[in-house]
Amino acid sequence: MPKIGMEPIRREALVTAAIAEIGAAGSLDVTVSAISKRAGMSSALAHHYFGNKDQIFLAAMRHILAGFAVEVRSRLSLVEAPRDRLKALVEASFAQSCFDPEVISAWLNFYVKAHSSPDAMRLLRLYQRRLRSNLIHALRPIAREPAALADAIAALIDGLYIRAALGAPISRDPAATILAFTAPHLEDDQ
Amino acid sequence: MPKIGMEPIRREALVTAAIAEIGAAGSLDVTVSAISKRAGMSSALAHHYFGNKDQIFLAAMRHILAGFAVEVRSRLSLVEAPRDRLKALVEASFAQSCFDPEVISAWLNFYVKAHSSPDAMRLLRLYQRRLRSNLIHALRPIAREPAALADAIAALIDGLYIRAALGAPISRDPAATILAFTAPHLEDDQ
DNA sequence: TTTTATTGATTGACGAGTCAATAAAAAACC
DNA sequence: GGTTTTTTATTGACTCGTCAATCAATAAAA
Repeated sequence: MPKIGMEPIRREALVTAAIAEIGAAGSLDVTVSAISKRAGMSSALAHHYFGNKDQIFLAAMRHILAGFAVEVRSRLSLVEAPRDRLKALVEASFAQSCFDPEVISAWLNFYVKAHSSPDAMRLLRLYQRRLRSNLIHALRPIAREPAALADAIAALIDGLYIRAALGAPISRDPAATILAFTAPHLEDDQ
Repeated sequence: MPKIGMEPIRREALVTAAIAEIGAAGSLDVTVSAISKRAGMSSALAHHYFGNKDQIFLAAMRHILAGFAVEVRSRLSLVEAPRDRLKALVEASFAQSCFDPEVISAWLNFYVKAHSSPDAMRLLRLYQRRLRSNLIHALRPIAREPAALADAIAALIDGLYIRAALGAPISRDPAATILAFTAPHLEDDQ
């Protein structure tokens, strides 16, 4: 049966299976066997391609981060004005693709994982820096203290993420909430 | 050596040891042995008093929650005016006792734990409801939409908590940050 | 015949929870 | 008061699962 060129397919399958499994378990307490089974292969094969469990987690995290980056870029490319860029950024954080309960749960778990894994921490910092930089860039023309405001918005995003991850009654439209909360701190017209 | 009345002392020691251990590990991946050792007793004794590991975690969570409740009550008791009450609530969330890295880390881990443990979830909801109710009560006289604003503030608190837990460069004074961003949404004078 | 794909079976470690045994305080009994 | 019994405290040793990681074996491309 060995068809060649299976590696990328297997890796992809394992990564999505890992995210699904983490989402279902609500924690990183998932076995390589469970992931592999969901991905339709033996655990030995998973080890063959990834080496160890942590590498699977890292790859899953990268996958989520990459998905988010795509979401952000695609939305940013459509607008120009600072306020629109801000709106795009906030909305991207709660886009369908990122707001999927499974992904949110995985994300939250990665947050915790980052505490004990330097590699995970590096990835997280990457995301944080990118978001912060994007926010500041959008805010610079319309806010008195772009950096401080960006930090607050980022915290707000993270906070709403947690609530979503916890299955709390989510406010109808988190992005709108954030923007409303931010509005008074913006200057200028349009 | 068996001195009587050891149970409460042992429980207390185990709970604080558990928090310390969780903080050090950055995850709930801590062994009962490690906790017991830190608390100065055998793991068998820990099992004797708590039954199983989850009960230790729950007790630790209750301990943290109780500490927070004390902090809140003591601060609230000193003030009267709505704005002061709001300030007290936000500041309590970042009080020394709650802002201790060890405690924050534990808290974050409990957040995740709540995903898979109904008991942990119940405790978390308790905290959330209390905070929300306190915030709304303080905001009602001075905000147009107390509930919505309370949710935003709660999310902001959680978000800043995460950053603290991740060891991110914490803004000098998170409470002040939150209050500054809340101010424009308040009405009335004093 | 070398490389890639694939897995069942196995190893080895670790860790939660149990148990039987020890010891000292306290309570009950004479 | 002294002896027996019960309760509380405590642990080392052990059981039993689980699971990450390895390996040897099979098979089909190249």
